[in-house]
Amino acid sequence: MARRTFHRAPEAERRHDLIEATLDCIAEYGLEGATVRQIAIKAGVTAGLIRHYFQSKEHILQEAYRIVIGRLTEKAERVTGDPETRLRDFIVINLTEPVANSRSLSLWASFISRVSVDPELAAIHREGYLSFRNALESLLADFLTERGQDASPERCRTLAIAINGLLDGLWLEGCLAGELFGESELVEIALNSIETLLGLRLRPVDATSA
Amino acid sequence: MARRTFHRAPEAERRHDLIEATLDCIAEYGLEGATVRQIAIKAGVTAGLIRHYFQSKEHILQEAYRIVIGRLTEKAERVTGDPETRLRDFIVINLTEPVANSRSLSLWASFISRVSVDPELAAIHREGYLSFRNALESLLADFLTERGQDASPERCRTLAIAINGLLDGLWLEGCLAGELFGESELVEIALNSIETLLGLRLRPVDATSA
DNA sequence: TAAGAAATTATTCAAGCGTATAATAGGTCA
DNA sequence: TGACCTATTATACGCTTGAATAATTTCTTA
Repeated sequence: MARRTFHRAPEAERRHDLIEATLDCIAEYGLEGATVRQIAIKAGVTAGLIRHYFQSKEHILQEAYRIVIGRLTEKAERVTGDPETRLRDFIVINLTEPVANSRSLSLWASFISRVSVDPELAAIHREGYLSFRNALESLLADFLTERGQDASPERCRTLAIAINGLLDGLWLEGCLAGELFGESELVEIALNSIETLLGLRLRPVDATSA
Repeated sequence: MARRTFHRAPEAERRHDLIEATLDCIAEYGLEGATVRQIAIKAGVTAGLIRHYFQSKEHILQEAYRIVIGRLTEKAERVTGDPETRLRDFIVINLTEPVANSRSLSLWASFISRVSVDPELAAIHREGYLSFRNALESLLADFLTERGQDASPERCRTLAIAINGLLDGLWLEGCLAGELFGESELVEIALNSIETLLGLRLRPVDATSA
């Protein structure tokens, strides 16, 4: 019996593919469905290779969680432009594809459910959460300052907690039951609610500039 | 070798104990740790008994999810008193023990992560979500009406979506990182934010009546 | 108190798990 | 081209899994 032929991939590429395959498995079959063998099949390699790149299954899961958090937060944390644009984009990005969809949620929930079991995952989570909230807090500070409003640390902290909660909650609702809401309904609700919380109106979006 | 002695329990009691044991296992070790054998150990019986009461492992998980959702929503949905009191209690209940703690979150996330895999779980979730949001929507309608404000269906729907999101998000934050917040800080943020969203102040809590 | 129903334990099974190790093939460079 | 390194495949091991079935004990009731 001939062995199957294969191609030697650069380490970075192989690791990336294996992590991607892991995420696919989790999203499709849940954490329990993400077995070493399933991941290998999905990645088009044999199971042994996974242990060649990752010390254990726990390690590949931890790496995978870092990727998931990164994708959930990186775009929103890299908004550019004036304070108002940055704030608006931050909101919109978090409530539309590719951040808001059922795959993201299913990956996120899978890992969150293990945060209380695996301290390493808990650390990864904590870091992501604080970095996200800090980004939001400084967006708010800039925006309030620009509009000449109270931008004290206490107010920014409180607003960031509330708005972060609102965004998380609407993200959840959208991911879990997107079809219950109209096209961009959640984004509009978020923008209106946040305007109300801040006591400021954002200027209407210029449709021609999109 | 003598067999272990045992006691025959009424069906309802046994089923309850088995589900309780299942939840303990999930909270402690995650979904993967909730094996038939672990559940049996936790319940103080042998593994075979589980199959005597539940058709399969999937079935016991579904029953367990119903219980979890019930506990997360039943108290809030049963508030009594005038509209304002009911609304306030609804908010407070959802952000304090026993609804808000890390065990609840870990159970909730475990099941949510399977919603996209198991259609039966998805149905259970959908039902719980809609019932919760409807409860909130009618609380809002009553409160707005009492205060003589616009209580149109559209406004109530929008407000319910936003406030539901806010509560979910703050619940999440509290469960995942309760120690980052001061005593009852999240409750206060929620109450203040919701007052702002509604454009109405709730009357201060009468401390002596508690 | 004896018999019968069924709740519970005990045992077994095949399949799948994560991991370890040995064999082999692909790519690089002298 | 040929030798070498190592990425990759292949195979095996011991355990655990959910499930099925057989054996036994408890409890009710006549």
